[in-house]
Amino acid sequence: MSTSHGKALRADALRNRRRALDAATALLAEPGGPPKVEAIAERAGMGAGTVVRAFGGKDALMDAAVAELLEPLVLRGRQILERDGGPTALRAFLAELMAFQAAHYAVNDQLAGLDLPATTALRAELVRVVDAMLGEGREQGAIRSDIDPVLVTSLVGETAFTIAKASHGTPELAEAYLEVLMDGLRPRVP
Amino acid sequence: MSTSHGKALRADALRNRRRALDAATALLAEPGGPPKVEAIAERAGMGAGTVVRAFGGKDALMDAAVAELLEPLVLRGRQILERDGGPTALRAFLAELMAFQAAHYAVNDQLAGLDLPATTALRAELVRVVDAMLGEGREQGAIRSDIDPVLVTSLVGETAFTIAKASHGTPELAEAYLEVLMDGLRPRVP
Amino acid sequence: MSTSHGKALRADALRNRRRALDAATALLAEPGGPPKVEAIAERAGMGAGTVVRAFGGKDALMDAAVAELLEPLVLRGRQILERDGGPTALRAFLAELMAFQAAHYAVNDQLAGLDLPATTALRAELVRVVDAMLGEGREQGAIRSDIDPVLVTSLVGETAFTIAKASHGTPELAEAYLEVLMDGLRPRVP
Amino acid sequence: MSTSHGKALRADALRNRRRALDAATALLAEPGGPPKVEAIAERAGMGAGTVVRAFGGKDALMDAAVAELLEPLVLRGRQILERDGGPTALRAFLAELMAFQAAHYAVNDQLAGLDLPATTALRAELVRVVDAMLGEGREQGAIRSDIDPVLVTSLVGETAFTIAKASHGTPELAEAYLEVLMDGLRPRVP
DNA sequence: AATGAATGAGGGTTCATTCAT
DNA sequence: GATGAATGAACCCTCATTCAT
Repeated sequence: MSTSHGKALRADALRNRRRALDAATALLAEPGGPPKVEAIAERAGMGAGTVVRAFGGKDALMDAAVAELLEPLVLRGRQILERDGGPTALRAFLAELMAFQAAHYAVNDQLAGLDLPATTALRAELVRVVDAMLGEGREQGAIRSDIDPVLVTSLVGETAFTIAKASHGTPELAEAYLEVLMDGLRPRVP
Repeated sequence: MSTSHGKALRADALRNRRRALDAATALLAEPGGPPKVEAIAERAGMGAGTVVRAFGGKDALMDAAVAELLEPLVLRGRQILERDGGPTALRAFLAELMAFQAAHYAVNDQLAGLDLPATTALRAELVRVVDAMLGEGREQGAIRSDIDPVLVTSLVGETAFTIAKASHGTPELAEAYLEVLMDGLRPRVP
Repeated sequence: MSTSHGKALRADALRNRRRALDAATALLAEPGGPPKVEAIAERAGMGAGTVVRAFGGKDALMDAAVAELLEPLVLRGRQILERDGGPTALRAFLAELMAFQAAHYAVNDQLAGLDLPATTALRAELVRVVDAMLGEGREQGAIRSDIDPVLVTSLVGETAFTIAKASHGTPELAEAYLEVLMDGLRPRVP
Repeated sequence: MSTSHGKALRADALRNRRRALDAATALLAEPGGPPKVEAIAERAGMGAGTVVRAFGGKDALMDAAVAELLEPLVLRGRQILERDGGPTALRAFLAELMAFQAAHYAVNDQLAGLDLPATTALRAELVRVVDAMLGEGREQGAIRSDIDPVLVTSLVGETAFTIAKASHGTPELAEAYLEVLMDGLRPRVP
């Protein structure tokens, strides 16, 4: 007789969590530094106390919001890797990373110095995906090996978010950067 | 016409400005987010009110501090350009830019979203210097021309500060990044 | 005339009241200040709203909870008075009062400044019981009469709750206090 | 030429500290639970932030306020002990303790569970003074020795504050209590 | 003119109560 | 009727700025 869910009671709670998350990510995409709790609450159409209680503190909310943004990115990275393989995937994925970053105004800068476990974990995942792409590329001779592979991975992975910052709203710049980066990653001709 | 007394006071004021600036730049080089006015004042050995009054607000102080950091960088860029010319200068200068950024903990992030006219002007100066380096490089055929030169300049100039962020404290990473960037900027082999 | 359905609902409501009261008294016996409504609700295995609704506010719940703790104490006092009579009863009863207080962590302190009618009434009852004990004692010449009887009653009654506080967890101290108090209450030898 | 103080600059700061302290102790003497920071600030005629900054947090302010109340009490205790010696001093001092407590509405209860180092230290001082009084009394045979002296000291010292609670505004009750306590502390007649 | 204490708006958080489910 | 999430006022605290000394 009982549904398999047993969660009917939390329907509105989940909806509000969602709305708070959406509001947070939306504000994260705008200039003006870390969004205030009250601003998030207002945009979400709810009280300030609600967003705090729903996540247990502003930091946790931020973590959840960024994690929600990052998760599909990781999945997308794996998809692209499987579909295209190696260096082709790398280029496509980096383009998406940059587009993401461009769409979310300085997400990382705003959260510098905070303790965001989910975000940290997902960024590590991103690094792993990029590492896999670079690994395949090196095996195929498409990615240079004269620089410590670990460094290259770190470089691409760690800077993937910050490099896009400069290409704010100008896709051509991101494209140019990508072009330069990919060429720079090719093996040097002797 | 000016009394020696009035001059003495001016001298004091100037010395205070200087000490406040030194304190601000010193704190800008440390982790912990934007320095508080009181912290700057303490390090400068003066009252908090003096710091604010000397610059007319914290933002103006920050602007002055960053400008002071950037100014020698611009001069240095011009020097290097004259000395080495073109692409050689570019590489050397980018290395210095990164080292500077590494030495001044996330200066840009701390000041994101603020109105800093002097800083903005100096960053434009930096772009012009880089542009000159790239221009010479293109004329010599050492820098690729298949990407809009304006874009490349913007790319290098705008990202010069952010790219170093990821390589914090690991010079090898900065070096690797530089290597990749310079190779990516070379004309494509057909 | 009453439907069994209606009765069933009443039974539920009563059972909820009971569980809420039990939870409240249990938490009143623990350190940590006045228990939060949500803590009471959780321990009672019900929603926070139910707890409030069942009593019409937290204060009323607290009043009911303390009253429930005090009521058996009053009955016990009457029992002891009937059984032992006068001063013997007094000593035995005071010991129980202290034990009660020790078992219910600072009940009074937690509720200072609240409006608790039932509690107030029961405390008056306690005073009356103690008064009766003292009265018998005075008639028997076992309790001093050189101090205004009303004062002595008030003294013993009002302090019965607070004196035990200092002896928290150290029965010897409570015992010592009781010894001193009883001796002090004896008629002075001339 | 310079004054021996060198503190002229802080004249107003000290005055405000004093006013905040006075406001705090005044509110501590009134019913209504722990005073709110804003209430203290308003009564002291200053902003809320000022009282916090002046003491580094509400707890510290409370500690300072209570300590200020307690300090003269300790000194007074030592005076009385020197002047009267032993049990006479005890009675006089306890009377003052009770009067103090009566004048400062439930000071202790309001602060239960807080970390108040200065207060704690001063309370220990009070215990030591009382201990000295009891010790002399026991040597003179004026204070009973059939109860562990440590217990008696603890009893008197620890309860000195709480016992006065019941005598709110009624000196006769405090007097009656004192009478009973002193008699109870006498050696038992065999 | 410098000082550093006072200010006070604004921040995140808590919690008794209310209300949609 | 019970639920527990939403509410929102109230709390303590921070910090750039102001102002009496």
